Amino acid sequence: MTGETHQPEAESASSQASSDAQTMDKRFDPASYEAAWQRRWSDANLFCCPTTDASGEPFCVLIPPPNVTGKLHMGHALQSALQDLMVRWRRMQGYNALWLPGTDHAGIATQLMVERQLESEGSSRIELGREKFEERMWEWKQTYHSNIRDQLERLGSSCDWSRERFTLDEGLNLAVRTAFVRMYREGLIYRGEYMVNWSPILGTAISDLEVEMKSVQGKLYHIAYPLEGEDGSLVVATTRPETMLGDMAVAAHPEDERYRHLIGQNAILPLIGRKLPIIADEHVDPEFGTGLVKITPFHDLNDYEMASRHGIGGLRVIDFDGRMTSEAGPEFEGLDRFEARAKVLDRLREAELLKDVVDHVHNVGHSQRSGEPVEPMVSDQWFCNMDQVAERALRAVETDELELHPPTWNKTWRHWLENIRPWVISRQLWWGHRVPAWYDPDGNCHVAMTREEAAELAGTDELRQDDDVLDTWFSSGLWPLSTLGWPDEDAPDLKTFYPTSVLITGFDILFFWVARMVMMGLQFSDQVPFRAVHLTGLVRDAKGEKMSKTKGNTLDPLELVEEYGADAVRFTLCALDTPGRDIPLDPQRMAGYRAFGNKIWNATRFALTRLQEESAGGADRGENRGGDLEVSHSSQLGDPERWILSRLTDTIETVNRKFEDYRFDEACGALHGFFWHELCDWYIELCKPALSGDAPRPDVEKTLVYVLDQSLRLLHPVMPHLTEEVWQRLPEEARDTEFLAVASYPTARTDWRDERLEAEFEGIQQLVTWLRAQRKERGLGAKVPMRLFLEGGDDTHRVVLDNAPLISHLARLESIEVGPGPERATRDLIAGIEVAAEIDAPDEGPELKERLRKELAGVEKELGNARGRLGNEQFLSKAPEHVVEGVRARLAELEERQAVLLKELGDD
RNA sequence: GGGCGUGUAGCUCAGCUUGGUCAGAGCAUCUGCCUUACAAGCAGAGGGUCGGGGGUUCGAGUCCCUCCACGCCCACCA
Repeated sequence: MTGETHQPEAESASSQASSDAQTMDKRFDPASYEAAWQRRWSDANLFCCPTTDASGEPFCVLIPPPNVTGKLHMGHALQSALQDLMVRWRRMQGYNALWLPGTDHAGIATQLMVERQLESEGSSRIELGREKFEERMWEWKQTYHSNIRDQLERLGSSCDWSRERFTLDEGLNLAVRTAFVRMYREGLIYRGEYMVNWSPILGTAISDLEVEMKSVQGKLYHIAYPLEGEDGSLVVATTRPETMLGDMAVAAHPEDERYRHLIGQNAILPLIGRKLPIIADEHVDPEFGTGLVKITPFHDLNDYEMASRHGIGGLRVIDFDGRMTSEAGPEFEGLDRFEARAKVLDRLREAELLKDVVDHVHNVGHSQRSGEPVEPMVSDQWFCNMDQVAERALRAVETDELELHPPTWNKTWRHWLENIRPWVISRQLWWGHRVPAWYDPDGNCHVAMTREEAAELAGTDELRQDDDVLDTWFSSGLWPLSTLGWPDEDAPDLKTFYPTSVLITGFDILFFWVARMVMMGLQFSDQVPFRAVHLTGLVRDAKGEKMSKTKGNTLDPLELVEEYGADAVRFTLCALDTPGRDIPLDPQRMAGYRAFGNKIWNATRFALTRLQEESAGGADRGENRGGDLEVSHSSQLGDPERWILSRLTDTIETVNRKFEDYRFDEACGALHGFFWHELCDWYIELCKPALSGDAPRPDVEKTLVYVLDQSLRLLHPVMPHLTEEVWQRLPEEARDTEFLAVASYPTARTDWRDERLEAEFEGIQQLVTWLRAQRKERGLGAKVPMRLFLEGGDDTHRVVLDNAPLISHLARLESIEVGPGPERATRDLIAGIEVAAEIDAPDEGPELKERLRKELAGVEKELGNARGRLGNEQFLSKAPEHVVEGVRARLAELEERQAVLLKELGDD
């Protein structure tokens, strides 16, 4: 708890302001309070959402469940930071905001990890048997799921852990079975023998999405197939000679004159001697190779389709382990597919049938998970047809029922859904949801919710359940439904939170997961599962390189948390999240945001110290602080106060708008810029005289506390720990809730915005900067005396004169006077005010002259430009009035500036 | 073979949807400061013909065309 490091006073949020301030350590140390707040929030149950008697509109984010394969990576950290930002922001706005956490069993990936573990123990899954193996899997899951929870908590994630789910838990299983059975009964899920991608290493079928095409330098082999009953032969071209052992035909294009006369005849398969019909098919490209294709129906998708069209069957010559079968002939049986290739080529050479070998670059599908070339195989699998619902998913995006952010993904979405093919959902693994299908002794298949139900259907108890499990993405696809209580249509969570508000995830699983959730959602609820998807980029290293374990450039979120604090990690990730762009993560940048935390810490410390001094002076004005500032906002406040409140208003407006637009980067930029460069650099500096003077200035105090309070609220969704820690120390009157985490989020009071005052202040800032530069450019210290003269007409002086003491303070002036300054003073035109500064100094250095000359050149160039435009009839007649006016004003300004510069330079 | 994206200060990137105070931020660099909130700081400064070319327009990082260079996704020429 906070108390552990900051003593009991801080423990109680309602302790006296003065003692709070005293406990504020000079050192900014996130590690001293982050874990404590995570515990306090959790103990206070702040993030558990009521379903019934909830006040506030529902807002719901479901976590993309991390795989229970290991620890979280930077991508998870990024997504968690963004999700937490959204949820905390909405929660503070009064929404009944739910962030539902969970993990994914990640079938193949996790099974591989555990198998590897077994291997290191000298065991194997086969040795253990299915039941024991599953026990091991669950142990593994237990460990890793709690690791993940710890990690999410250390990032400050405000999840409702009472609702935590796992893709293999009972509720999910019920959902999976329900979905499967319903889709089976609608004919959308079916079993059959079709060509699938097979991974020999994994020993399972995999879906199209799990296949990665790689460009491979291979060879194109030209092989002669003798013709039956006559001399001569046909030459076919292939990249996979070993598959010829399973050839059933040879095909040519029907229009190809070279081979037309041979259609209907037979060729003889070398090495085997099988008769192969010569067929004609449009699919064959006469331009490629020899214009003849050997047809291996069971080991190539194209061949399979062509063979089907011609009623030709197939032979399995490669087995599920990647070795040749007995069908390949005794000479090849048992050989690995690549060994077989070499041997086939040897034999062909011996028979002088290998006519040519040419280099050939082609694309080969590889198993994404295990890396080896995929083997196209005809196999008995379960499939899911999503054609119809894909169309609805497509429409959902087109009608904006579902928004993709950034919308550049719309086209990709369309393309994928328009070309969707049946999805192989069965996997020959042990870790996953078992297919709810049972076989009776006659081999009949019965799909049912339970074994009992299947027995009823089958009329016998002698049933064997299907050995296969379902693709992980089948259960993750049901995540939005199942986590909220489906298939119970009346589940309170489902009624309250479905459809959820927004999904934040990486673009890399747009099809794997997002599209499938949308389709499943539409299939079973007639609604999209979320209103919007914010797709993040990939987290890369500082140089923009992809992070990978082999490259050794990965960053561990928790190590970063230790070094920079969770808030700095979060801020960095949010600030870099530009839509449609990858995220180059530079630790230097993170150090910059830790410094920002330090800034916030110290700004608060400053304010509290001053208040404390005031109180110590005997004034008991506690109840004036913080409270109802709006009442006295208008004219009683000084310019600096109204200025910072105007800037605050603008910032509040911007941040809320940017959050709504998923522009977290710009929201963070606005927060950073406001707090550091407006509040700290200017307002706090402007406050100092008022806060240290003899005369009490409750309006200044109040404003400072108010702006701090509002800033901390604004920042809380991004930097929850720091803001909570610091906010708890504000005077009690400024706090209306026990925790900042559930305090109200600022809303902009547009009537506080004063753009005219802001413009005037910009003038003051320019003037102060100019004055500082005068000393600097002469190489003088800040203590060298300097006097300012305002030389132009008096109207322009108002804001300067009104704030003369402050300007003097900031620029360290001895005096500000109206009227002409001494001859030797240096002159300029700042924000339309003619000013002269007199400094006790030797002549200005040559660099100054140089700079002035350079500036003059720039001014004259721009002058020419402006005059040119104003002399252009077309411009005058076609450009809108305000633009022309703008140029005129600019011209006048430039002319004055030119005069000033010439005068300054003319002294030589 | 299609589709998408990127190219703006030394570095990493905003800005481009709705053309005219957008040429910006952070970091880095240079100079001077321990000015009692913060040296994880303060103050000041330098630095870019917005990838090349063409077009539309009174006016273009901003719209159109084209070229070049990277990156990604999808795709059953064996």
